[in-house]
Amino acid sequence: MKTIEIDEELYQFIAGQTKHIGENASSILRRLLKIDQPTLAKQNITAQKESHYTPFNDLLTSDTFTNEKSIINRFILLLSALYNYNPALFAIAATSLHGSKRQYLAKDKQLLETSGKNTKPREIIGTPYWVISNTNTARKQYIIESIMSDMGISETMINQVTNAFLP
Amino acid sequence: MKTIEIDEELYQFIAGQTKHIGENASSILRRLLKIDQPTLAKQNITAQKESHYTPFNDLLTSDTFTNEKSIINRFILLLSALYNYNPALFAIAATSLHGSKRQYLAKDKQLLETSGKNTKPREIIGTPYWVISNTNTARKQYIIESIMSDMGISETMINQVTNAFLP
DNA sequence: GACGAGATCGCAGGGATAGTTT
DNA sequence: CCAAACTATCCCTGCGATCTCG
Repeated sequence: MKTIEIDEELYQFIAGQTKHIGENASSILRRLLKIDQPTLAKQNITAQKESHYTPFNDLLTSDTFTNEKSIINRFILLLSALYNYNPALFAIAATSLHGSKRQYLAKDKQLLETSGKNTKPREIIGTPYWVISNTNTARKQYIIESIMSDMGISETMINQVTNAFLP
Repeated sequence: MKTIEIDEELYQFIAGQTKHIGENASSILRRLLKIDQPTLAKQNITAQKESHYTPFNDLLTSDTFTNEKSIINRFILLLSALYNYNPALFAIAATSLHGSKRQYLAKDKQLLETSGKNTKPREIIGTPYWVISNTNTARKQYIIESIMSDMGISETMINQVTNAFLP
């Protein structure tokens, strides 16, 4: 048996999940965590049935996106979707992303301009953010992946987006 | 804080879900159970009570640090935190640290440059100090450990920092 | 600062490793 | 002479932004 410390509120929550008198913490937690830890196979089925990444699925299958042949526009559309999916997480990921000299994303167009010699900032529509655009496709892809990963988005979803993004 | 008992296996499972060094059980469980984290205010109060190394814990769990993939930047961030934790102690540790020829830290960039042939001094942002950067990872780690040790920082904390620092 | 997108290529920085000193 | 400690050369990668092409 191991002992762990948890805060009062969480303790109350766990205690409230007791199924029968005298059920121990391990038993409760195992039950609760099982629900959240389905097998890989199950996860995929669930993902297909009802993903909690609905905004991306919607975007990826939308005509606006699929009909959009330019990398840049798909790039902006994706960033916009990411922001709207979770602005707070996006903000964190965005501010911590940079190259050796250039800042890749910021709310301030000027900041991007002054962080390099010819960064060509572009507004991310539907968003207070701007992105650098003077990069090759590989770097645009890296930016997307990096943001998604920092936002804690699943590997599977990232791959899906990557596939849809590339030509 | 409440204490609960769980079996070994479950403990290992939970420990394995750690997202960043020093994350506590409550935080991990809340993430897994999809419960909201307690408010920042609450967390800080607890943190202050629990550890007098708050600045390091803060840094190590900050997004700026955890999202930073380059060794050099993590190195600088740590030194900056160490200085701000206690400038006086840092000063003592810094001036007494050196190799056989090179001075590792100084307030004066030039001093570092002239103490070796290609030391590549880097400014420690938020600090009047500079560090040598032309070293391998092992030496950077040694510099961090050495400074912390000289500053009288606990073994446990040093280990925690080391873990967070290395790739 | 006004054509825009992005591939290509050159340069800089990071740090492993070969080499030197103690 | 060997080992350990330390240095800094130099290779390699990652990044920037010029330049080409639509």
